[in-house]
Amino acid sequence: MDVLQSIDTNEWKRLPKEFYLRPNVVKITTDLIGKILVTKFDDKITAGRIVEAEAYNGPFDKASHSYNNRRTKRTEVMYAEGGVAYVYLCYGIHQMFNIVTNVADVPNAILIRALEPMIGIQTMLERSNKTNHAYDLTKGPGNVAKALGFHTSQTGISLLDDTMFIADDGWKYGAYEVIATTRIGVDYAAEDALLPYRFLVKGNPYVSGKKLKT
DNA sequence: CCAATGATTGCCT
DNA sequence: GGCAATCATTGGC
Repeated sequence: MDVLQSIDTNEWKRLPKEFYLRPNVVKITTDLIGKILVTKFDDKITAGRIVEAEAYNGPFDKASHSYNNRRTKRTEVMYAEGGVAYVYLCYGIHQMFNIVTNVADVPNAILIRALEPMIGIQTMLERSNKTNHAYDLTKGPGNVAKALGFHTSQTGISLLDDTMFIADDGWKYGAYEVIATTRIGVDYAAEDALLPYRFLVKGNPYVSGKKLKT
């Protein structure tokens, strides 16, 4: 039973374009913790509160696909004006959903790593080929994208679109609930692997990195 | 053209 | 803890 089904999504304010155009991708990442990621694909709404995300500071960040302004067919979308999706395939298996930020030609992005499901859990389960709601439903970037229905073909779509956007319902985590750590899986980035660009809600069971059941 | 590999996950021992 | 899956992208030749 979806106990949160009575949520009134009309109370949610869609984040405006200016939110994404700001210059500091790390600040934007912290602001995204507690916001709600929403998709409406195939007439099915799914939504979850963002509880973990990582900043990728484009040109100056060895962990970023756009380090040193590297420009390829795949990274081209990172150079778009902020507020669009960057979805890419990782390990040939997993879709990774990112948010492009900053003004045009400054290739910053934010990887969404974990959500707390709020709406459409049944749809998330079907997309994920799972039968029971466990914390791993939206734990880790690959699982987030799978549950919300993201695909690489959606790269470049605006986050002010009706099919995918981020909303603010007024919820805010306390200052001491959100902590910064180093990012996951970026050991190749030398000294930049040590940057505290991963933000998460301390103790939230959907945050990646620990194996929990039920 | 072609070999190497990854912003990961889940299954196996 | 170890490691296989699986393929688009990347960069070197």
